[in-house]
Amino acid sequence: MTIRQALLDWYDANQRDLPWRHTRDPYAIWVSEVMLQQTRVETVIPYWERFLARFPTPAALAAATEDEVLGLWSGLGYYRRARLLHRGVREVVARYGGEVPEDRDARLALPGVGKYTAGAIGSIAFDRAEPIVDGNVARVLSRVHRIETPLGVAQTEQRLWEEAAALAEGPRPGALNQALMELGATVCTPRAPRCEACPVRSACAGRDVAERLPVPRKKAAPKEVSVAAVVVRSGGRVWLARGQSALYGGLWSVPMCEHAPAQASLLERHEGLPADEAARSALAEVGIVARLGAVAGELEHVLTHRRMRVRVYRASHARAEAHESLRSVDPSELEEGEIGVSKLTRRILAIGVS
DNA sequence: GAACCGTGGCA
DNA sequence: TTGCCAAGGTT
Repeated sequence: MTIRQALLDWYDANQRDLPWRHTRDPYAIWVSEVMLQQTRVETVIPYWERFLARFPTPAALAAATEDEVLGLWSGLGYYRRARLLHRGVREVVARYGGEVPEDRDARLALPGVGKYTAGAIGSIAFDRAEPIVDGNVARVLSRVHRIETPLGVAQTEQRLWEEAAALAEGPRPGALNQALMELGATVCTPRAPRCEACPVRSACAGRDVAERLPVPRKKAAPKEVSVAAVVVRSGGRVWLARGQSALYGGLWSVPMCEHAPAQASLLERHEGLPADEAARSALAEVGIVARLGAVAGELEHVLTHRRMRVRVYRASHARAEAHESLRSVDPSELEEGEIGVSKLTRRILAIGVS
């Protein structure tokens, strides 16, 4: 029995019942693959179901506004994924009549579609022999072939894609690719792998050292950032501005501005603004005139590359004019998933509105 | 290549 | 508490 056949047999008997495994619609699979980027299966499932119910076809998604798309994506994170998916699907509608292209290069040229996503759509939806290497596949193949060079370096990546390509060749490439990922997710796990339950253990060169493979790449330490946020209330409503930065771009947020951390302002003199000046600056930036009030509280929000300390101010007596990037909302509207806001904004509002 | 982009679960 | 890291892509 070949490794390939052992993986297919194991997958047929052990795969989880996931909602996107009930369709071969390349658009639906595309959506699932984008949502699953760096995100756990259990988190994605309800988002995927809501998204497909609201936008069942490429044409439906293409006709939606970015605000609607981000509203359904709200809370899922990595919001640029949603904007790129939206653009990509619009391109499919405009250039390919709404049919996801079977040609791999055409798929790769779509915004937000890299080697992994292109291969996932190609193999799963079109049953083409295209390889994929995600975190699961990298771990499985690193162990099976006992690859000791670190992830992320060119030599390692090239080897992984070569091995994945060799496996993809043959019958049922979509099932084979999903078998590799499923094995990585449920058996060949990062810690405490269940080698005794592995269908390819007899062929695994790394089974005795599995837990120290793959060798991880070096990671940058999270950057500490201090932020002032202002909850501006008027008449039971709260003012939100549309973010334009890379972080939370396109989402609605309370006015925010980075300020100098407490220690740094002492050590490095006047590097950056004091918190209350940052809060006033945040209001001015979005065109809100208001009276800055007291600090309502503080919170810490941790991202992969940042550790944000947020000081939440209140402000009152607001004078502002709504436009495309400034609006007031009733806090109850935020519970319906209709407005694109981050978890951070929700946490800030929980402190500032009460 | 390295840095950047969110959130949540787990040991 | 802290660090790891999960079906990656872009710049």
